Amino acid sequence: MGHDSAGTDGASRRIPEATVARLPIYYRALVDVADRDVTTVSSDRLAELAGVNAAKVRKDLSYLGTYGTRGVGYDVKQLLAEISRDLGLTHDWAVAIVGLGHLGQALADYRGFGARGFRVAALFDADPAKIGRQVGGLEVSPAASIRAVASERGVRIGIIATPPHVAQAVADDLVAAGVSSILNFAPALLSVPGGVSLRKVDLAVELQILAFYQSRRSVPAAGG
Amino acid sequence: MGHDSAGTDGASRRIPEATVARLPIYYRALVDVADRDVTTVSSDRLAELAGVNAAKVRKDLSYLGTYGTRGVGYDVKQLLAEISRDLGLTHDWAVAIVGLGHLGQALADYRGFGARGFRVAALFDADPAKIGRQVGGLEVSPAASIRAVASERGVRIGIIATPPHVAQAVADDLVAAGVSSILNFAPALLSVPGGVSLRKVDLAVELQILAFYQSRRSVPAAGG
DNA sequence: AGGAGCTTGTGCATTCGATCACGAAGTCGG
DNA sequence: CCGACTTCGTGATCGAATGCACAAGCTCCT
Repeated sequence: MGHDSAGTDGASRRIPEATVARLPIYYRALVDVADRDVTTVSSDRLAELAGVNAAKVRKDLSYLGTYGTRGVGYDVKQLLAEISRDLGLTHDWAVAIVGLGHLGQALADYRGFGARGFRVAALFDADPAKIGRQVGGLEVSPAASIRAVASERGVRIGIIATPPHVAQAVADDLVAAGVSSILNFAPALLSVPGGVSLRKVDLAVELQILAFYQSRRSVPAAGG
Repeated sequence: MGHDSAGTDGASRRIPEATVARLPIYYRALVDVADRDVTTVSSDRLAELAGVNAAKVRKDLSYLGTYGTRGVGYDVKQLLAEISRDLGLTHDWAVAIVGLGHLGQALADYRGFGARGFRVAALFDADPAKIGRQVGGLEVSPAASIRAVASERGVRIGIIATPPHVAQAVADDLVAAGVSSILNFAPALLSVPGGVSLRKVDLAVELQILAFYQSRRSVPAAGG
C-alpha cells in the first residue's frame, strides 16, 4: 500500500503490513478480555474474538517477539503492553482534525481516541461560521492557521475530513507543520513527500464494494 | 476478506477480490475525467489518477471484458457504464442507516451516495430524542421498527453506526428485514448468516495503523 | 498502401500472505 | 520424577496478487 518501507536499518524485526493491520484488532479484543479479569488467553480464543485463524494469530504475535507460554497461552496484560508499545500507543500522539463537517465532528467526539494513545490537539475549518466554536471541548481554529498552530502544538498525525478539492492544500499545510502521518477521508488522491505515511478511507468505496457482491447475489432480473 | 465466494455458478468471469476493491477507485477517477469532457483515457493516465500501477489497471479492467482499444485507450463513457454495471450502481440500492450519532448523520448527509446508485431509504435510532427528527430530508424511525420498516421499504444494504454493544442485535434485525449486505462501523465483531456480505470499517484501527508506522519512524528517544 | 508509433491484453516470474502440520516447551496429576 | 496433555512457534506449502515485458492490434502520417 505504499508505506515506503524506507529501509531504515529496520532495527528489530520487520512486521508484515498485513500483520500490522491486524494488531489493532487483537488489541481491542485483549482490552475486552482484560476487562473481564481474564489473565491468560490462548491463540484459539483470541482468534475467535478477532474473527481470524488461530495459526494466523500465533504467527502475527510471533513477529512481536516470544510472549506466549506453551501449554498455557498468552499473558493478557503482558501482551497488551507489548502491542501497545509496538503500535506506539504509549506515545500520546497529538492529532489534528481538519474539516469539521459531520464526519470531522464525529471524529472529534470519538471516545476511542483518548483511550488509545491519541489526543485531539487541534481542530481546523475554513468556514468562518465554525471558527471559534467549541467541538468536543476544543476550539476550532481557522484553516489558514494550520502551519502555525499545528506545529506549535506538536501535532504529528493529521486527519483530513474536508471536501476533496482542498484536501491536497490541507495535506501540504499539515506536512509543512511537521505532520508525518495523514489519514485522509476526502475522496481525492493526495501526494506527500517521502517519509510521510498516508492512509485513505473512503466511505463510498466501501459501500460500492458491498454493492458489487450484492448485485452478484441477487439475480440480475431483466428489465431495469 | 471472507466474502463467502459462494460458487453461485458465477455467471461471467470471476473477478479477484483485490480488483473489486479497486473498481470504485477507477470509477471515481473516470467520473472526474468525464466531467472534463475527455473521451478516452489510457491505462497510464488512469493509473496515475488512481494512484496505482498501469499494468494493474489493464489487468483489472481485462477482468471486466475487452473494452479498450489498442493504440488509443479506453472510451471513458463506455468504461464508466461497464464499471457501473459491474458494481451494480445501476440498481439504485435502498440503504438503511442505523444509529444517528455524528457518524450516522455524516453518512446520511453524504452527497456521494445518491450520485452513485445508493438511496438512503430509512434511518433508525434508539434514542427517543432523535426519533421523528428530520436528518438529510428523511425522518428518523425507532430502532424497534427496523424489521418492519426496512423490509417494507425494500432495504438491501444496511449501515451500522451504533455503539458496539447493540451492533449484533441491529445486524440480526437487518438480516431479518431482508438486508443482505452490511457495512459495520461499530467496533464489534458481528456474525451473520451465510449469504450475507459483511464489511467492517474501524476509524480507530486506521489511526492505530498509522501510529505504528509513525512510531517506527520517529526514533524512540529514551525517556518516555 | 505501408510503416511508424502507441496502447492494450496477457503469460510469466516473483513477492506476499494464509494455512497446515508438527516439533518444542511448558503444565498438571500421580 | 515421569508421562499425558495442552498450546506455542515456525518451517513448508499453497494460492493470490503484483509487476514486467512483449506480442497483438489499432491509428495516423506519408
